[in-house]
Amino acid sequence: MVDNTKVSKRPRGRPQIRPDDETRQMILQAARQEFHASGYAGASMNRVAERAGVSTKTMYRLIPTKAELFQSVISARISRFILEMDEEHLDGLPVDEALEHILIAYGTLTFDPDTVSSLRLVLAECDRFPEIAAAFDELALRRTTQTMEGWLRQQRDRGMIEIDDTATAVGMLRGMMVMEPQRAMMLGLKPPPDHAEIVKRARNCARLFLDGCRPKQR
Amino acid sequence: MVDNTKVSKRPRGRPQIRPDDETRQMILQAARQEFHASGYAGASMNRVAERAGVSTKTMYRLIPTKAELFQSVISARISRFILEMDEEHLDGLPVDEALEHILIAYGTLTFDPDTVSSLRLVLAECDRFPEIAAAFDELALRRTTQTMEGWLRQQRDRGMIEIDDTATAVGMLRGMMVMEPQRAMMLGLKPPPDHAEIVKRARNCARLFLDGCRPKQR
DNA sequence: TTTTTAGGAAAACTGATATTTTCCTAAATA
DNA sequence: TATTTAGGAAAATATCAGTTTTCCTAAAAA
Repeated sequence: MVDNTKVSKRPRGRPQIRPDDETRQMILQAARQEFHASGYAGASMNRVAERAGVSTKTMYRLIPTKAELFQSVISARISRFILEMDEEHLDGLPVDEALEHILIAYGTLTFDPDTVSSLRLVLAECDRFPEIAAAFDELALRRTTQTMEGWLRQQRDRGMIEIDDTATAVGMLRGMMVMEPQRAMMLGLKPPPDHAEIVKRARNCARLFLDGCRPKQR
Repeated sequence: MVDNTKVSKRPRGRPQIRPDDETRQMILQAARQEFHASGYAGASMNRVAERAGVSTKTMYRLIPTKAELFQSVISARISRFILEMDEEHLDGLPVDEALEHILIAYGTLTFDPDTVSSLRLVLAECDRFPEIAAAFDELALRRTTQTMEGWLRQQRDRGMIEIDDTATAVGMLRGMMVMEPQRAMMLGLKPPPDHAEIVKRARNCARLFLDGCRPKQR
C-alpha cells in the first residue's frame, strides 16, 4: 500500500485549480438553480456550466449526463425535507396546542418556496424519471407522515382522540392544512402564506380535526 | 347580401374532403392525446398530424403554432371540470348525507385520470403559459369552489353548522378529501381510488368535518 | 528550458423537432 | 380536355441543445 500523502510526488503537469469534488458541488448548485428556474427540458447545460463558472468540457468530465445531473439535484433537495419538531416539548402541551405546533411546522416546510419548486419539478418529470417519484415518496412523504402518525397514535393510545386509521387521518390532516394554499402557489396565483396565516390556519385545522374525533361520551 | 347556399357556384378546384372545422376538431383531439401522453415539450407535431390523419401542411394551415394548440387543448378540457350535483336532491337529505354526496361527486371528478392528467399538464407548464394557470383557476377551481361554498353557506344560515370563513372551509374540506390520493396518482404511486374507497373517504371526511363544526350548546 | 497536465473558449458534431416548401395527384368545374 | 384547387408525402430549412473535440495557454515539475 502506498502512502500518497507524503511519499508519492505530485504529478507532473498543471495542478487542478481545486479538487474535483469541489467543482462538482459548484456544478450541482448551478444546476439546482437552472432546473428550478427552467424545468428539466428548459434547462440548458451551457447555462449550467456558465453559472458554475466552468467550461462544458470540465462539466462533462465530472458529471455523466443531464439526466443524472437532474436526479442528483432533486434527490439532494428531497433528502432535506425533514419535519423538525421537538417531541419532548410537545409532551408538555395540551393536545390542541401540540397539534397546532405540528401543523405549523408542517405548513412552514410545505409552503417554503424551495419545497414548492421541487415538488413542481418532481410532478412534472416523474413520468420520465420514475426513480424520482419513488425517492420523493420515500424521503419526503413517508418520513413526514411517520412523524405525524407517531404522534397521532400516541394520543389515541392515551385516549385523547378516537381514530381507527391513523394513516388516512394524517393524509386528511395534511390535505386540510396545505392543499389549497400550496396549489395556489404552484399555479403562481398567490404568494406563500406568511407566518401569521400559517398559525391561523393551523389553529383552525387543529380545532376542526380534534372536535371531529374527540371521544364522545354518549 | 349573397345567398351562398344556392346562388353562388361552388369554387372551381377539388373540393375539401371535409369542412375545416371538422379537420380542426380531429387535430385538437389528436393533440389532446399527444400532450397528455408526452407533456408539452415531449409532444411532437408530426405525431399529432399522424394521429389526426392529416398532413403537417394541412395541420399548419388550420392551427397557428404548437403553443396555441396547447392552450386550446387545455382550455377545452378545463372548461369541462364541472361539479355536477343535484341541489334539489340534496335538500331532502340530512346534512351529513348531503355533504357525503357532495364529497363523492368532488372526489369522483378529482380522481378521474383525465382530470389528474390535465392538472399535471397545467402545473408543469403554468410558468410558460400563465394564461393557462389563470384559466384553470377561473374554470376549474372557482366554479367548483362556488358550488360547494353555496351549500356550506346555506347550511350555516340554517344553523346546521358553525363556520366563520366558508371559503377557507371549502379549501380545507377539499384538501382533506383529495390531496393525498390525488398526489399519489400524480406520482404514479397508486391507481385511482375505486368508487367504494371514494364513498368511504367521503363519509369519513363528512363526519369529521361536521363534528368539527357542529354548533355547540355550551 | 522542456515536458506534462488542467482546463477555458469556441467550434464541430449530432439528433431532434417546429415550421415551410416543393412536388405531385386527385377531383372538381368550364 | 384544360384549368383550378385540396391536400398528402416527403424534402428542405431553421433552430436549439446535448455532447465531443480542437486549439490554446497557464502552471507546475524535471
